[in-house]
Amino acid sequence: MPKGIPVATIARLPLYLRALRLLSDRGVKLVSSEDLANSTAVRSTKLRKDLSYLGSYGVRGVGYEVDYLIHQIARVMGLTQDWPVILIGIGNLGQALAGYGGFATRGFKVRALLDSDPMKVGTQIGDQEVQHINQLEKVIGENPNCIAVLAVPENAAQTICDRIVSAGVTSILNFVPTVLQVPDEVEMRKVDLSIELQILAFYEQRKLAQPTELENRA
Amino acid sequence: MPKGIPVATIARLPLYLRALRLLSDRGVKLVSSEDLANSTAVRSTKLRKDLSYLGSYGVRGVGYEVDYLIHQIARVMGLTQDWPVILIGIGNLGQALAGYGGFATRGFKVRALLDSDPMKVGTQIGDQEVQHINQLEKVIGENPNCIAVLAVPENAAQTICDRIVSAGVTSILNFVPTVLQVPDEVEMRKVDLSIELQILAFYEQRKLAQPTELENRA
DNA sequence: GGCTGTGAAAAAGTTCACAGCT
DNA sequence: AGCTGTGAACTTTTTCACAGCC
Repeated sequence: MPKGIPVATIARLPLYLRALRLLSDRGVKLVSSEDLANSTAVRSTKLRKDLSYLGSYGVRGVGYEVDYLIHQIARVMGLTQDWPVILIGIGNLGQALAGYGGFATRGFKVRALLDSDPMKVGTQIGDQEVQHINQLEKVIGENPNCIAVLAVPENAAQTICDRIVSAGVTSILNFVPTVLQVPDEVEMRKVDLSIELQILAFYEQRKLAQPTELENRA
Repeated sequence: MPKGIPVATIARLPLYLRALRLLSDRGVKLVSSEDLANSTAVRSTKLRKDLSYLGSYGVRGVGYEVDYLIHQIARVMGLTQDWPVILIGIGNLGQALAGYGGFATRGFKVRALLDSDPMKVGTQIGDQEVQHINQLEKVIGENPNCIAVLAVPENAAQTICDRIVSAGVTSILNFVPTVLQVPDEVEMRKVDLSIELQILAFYEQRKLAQPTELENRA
């Protein structure tokens, strides 16, 4: 039980959590692995295996109690508290992120918006005012254990990244299409639209190349 | 050689491609797996294994010819032609995507912007005018083998998705934080900010829980 | 000597098959 | 009977170790 939860499982738990909250909002009290799996595009056996790493929270012959399972997943994921989020780079994407519902999800709170452009500093976005990037270290100091979201221009990215890390941040969500160097103890996740498109292009091309055999695994 | 390339490899090839193009732009002609690996945050042995699935394009004792390797990876990924991209949902995120450099990357061409809001229809974003969503089937018909990028509100997502699929699209990049049901032959990739944040929260929490042992694998 | 290419070993992740509760 | 929990089998991915070529 105190054995580490596989990273693949960790990546799927938020998916289950969302589906469970939807069920809970609809007043559903109990769910089977089969039904939950169907709403998360995962096989029921994989779902059960995943949940088994957290403990034995289901009831055989019955299913899982929705609210209890929500609580357990949230606890394991560290979502029983709110995490401060600092958004760096308020360009097109940064502005969209600042207003994006994803951050409003239970568990996260945007604490600061930072940009280097004097024209943007002072602008109000949502309930936050854009601050100058020279406030970076101060803001990070005021928000221990914050998650930094990087949406700055490519050429500034490594410099800003180094400053974030020096200031003590150990979790970064990187939207910059560059591989940024960080020490091992820093967890960095990368979102790269261009890469996702390229992966889709590969599969699209493959479909065109072999138009007949749709499901060969050879 | 005509054996399938592992999906894990496919997901990394675009990363190598970007690094290689940077080298090429700087006039570098030759690169070793060690150096290329360093700029992509991948181990050199993994990089070589990945490249070996494409064929033997390196020279022992020397390294890989940058431009030749670019060509080979682009060919395998299907990036020697331009893929049409259709962007559906021009909210905050959609607007950011429309202007985002990622789409301008060699290999993709935004062919249409669609939204249901009459206020947005007719607006100019970049070199494209926003069209009404009722043009969806027509636009898809005019752009065979296009990639659809979905950034519509959650409640409209499944309906729009069904229409896209009926119209013949088989590659979708989904920014909507919902699991959308699609037939098996449709390739769907999902980008979900909230899930990425939750994964970071897990690791951040774990660091707080065990502050001393930074690298235990137990 | 230096660097690629690749079988073989190890690790991680998924699926199967069924035991175990209710 | 119904549905969870899980060892075991299988598949995929990563890493290792070193042969092969320049």
